[in-house]
Amino acid sequence: MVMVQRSGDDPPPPRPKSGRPRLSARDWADAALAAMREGGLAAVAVEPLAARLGTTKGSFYWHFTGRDALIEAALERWAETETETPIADLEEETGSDPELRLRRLFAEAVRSAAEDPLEVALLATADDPRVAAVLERVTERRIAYVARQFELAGFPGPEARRRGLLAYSVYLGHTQLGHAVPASLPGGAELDHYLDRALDLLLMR
Amino acid sequence: MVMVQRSGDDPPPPRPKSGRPRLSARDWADAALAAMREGGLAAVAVEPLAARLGTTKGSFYWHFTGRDALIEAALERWAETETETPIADLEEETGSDPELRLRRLFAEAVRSAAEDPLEVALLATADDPRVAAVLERVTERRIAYVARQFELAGFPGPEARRRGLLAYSVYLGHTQLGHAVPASLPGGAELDHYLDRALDLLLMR
DNA sequence: GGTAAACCGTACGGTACCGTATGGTCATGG
DNA sequence: CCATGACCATACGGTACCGTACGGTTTACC
Repeated sequence: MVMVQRSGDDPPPPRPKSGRPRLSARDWADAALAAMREGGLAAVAVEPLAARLGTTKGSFYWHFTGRDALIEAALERWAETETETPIADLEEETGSDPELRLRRLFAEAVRSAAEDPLEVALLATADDPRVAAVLERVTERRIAYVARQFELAGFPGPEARRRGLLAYSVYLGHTQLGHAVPASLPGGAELDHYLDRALDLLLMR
Repeated sequence: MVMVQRSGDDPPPPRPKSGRPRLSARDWADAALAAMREGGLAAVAVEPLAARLGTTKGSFYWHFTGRDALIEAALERWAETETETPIADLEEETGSDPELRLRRLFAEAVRSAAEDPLEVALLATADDPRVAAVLERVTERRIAYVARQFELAGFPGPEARRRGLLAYSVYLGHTQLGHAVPASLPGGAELDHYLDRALDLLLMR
């Protein structure tokens, strides 16, 4: 028994042509993210995950050295898909108008955070050093991007950074409110109006 | 054995005049809050708490019916001390200038949240229905208060509510950032400047 | 179609916690 | 001065999870 322990990013393992599907490390990582969405980091437990995947721990400990490795893989996967991809999409669809980009970005961020609790779940576990690390990377990157848009919109460097930070705080706080006390937020058209006014203020000279 | 199960808010139990101190339900509730500060709701575990208090579960199950009762008592205690008291203090020390009150309130809130992680810990556990309930009460109350100050500062009702909500979102997001990614926030004088500018924007006509 | 590697199932022992049971101890007050 | 009720210690059984050991099964490839 040699137990090569697949390293996670080698060529895609062939799917079996028939019979029950075998699982890949990625499947486990995705399941871990799904569990986080619902119950936070604490819900990333090997045995329940195995049950949900219709398999057993035997499979898990083949693909990962332990729970920690799974968590890191899942976080890595999240960081990848949740920062660069949206930014790239945005750059593509909005020509060169930074104010338009800011408004689109804000609307999109608020919307997506409202319907996917994963980000909130991660924020809630910021004590964990692994989560803290990935959160730091992602947050820094996002704030820098937002600040850059303010700069392109004509604000001098330091002021742009402040506005970017403020805008990101609004986003975070709003998301938090939507999750913890949804009744405090307006709904429907009034919500749109509210967010528009917020952007007006953030862009005010 | 009758087991009257003290209800928590009856006359203060007599402290023993000598020997090891006996514990009250309040002591347990405070210990629970301390544990939350450090490890969130999950850290409110009977056995570790007993160890920290230098006693055993026997004591705990005398004062409470179980872990749930302890959590509710602790949350109740938090809600009481963390909303009405600060507001009352504020009313006392700032005459009738709503803008001043807003600036003081904001500064004080940001400062106190930075040095006491309890609020962040609760936000992180908003999925729990008990936490959600108390959070809802406290948040509603606070937003209403802030919105009222904007109204007193001359903003018409709906606009005041929007500003209050926005200000509270900024507060929440800022707190969250300070906890999860402290490096993203400025320090020292620049922080003060930043917060001043934030208030300027929030109060802008 | 047989062999090695990849993959999975099952059984086990360990830990950290919950809650119950039951028998101490210790300070009043009758 | 001892009985009573308040309070605490200890022991126990139960649950949910981690990680290991190891045997069994499937697949790729010659």
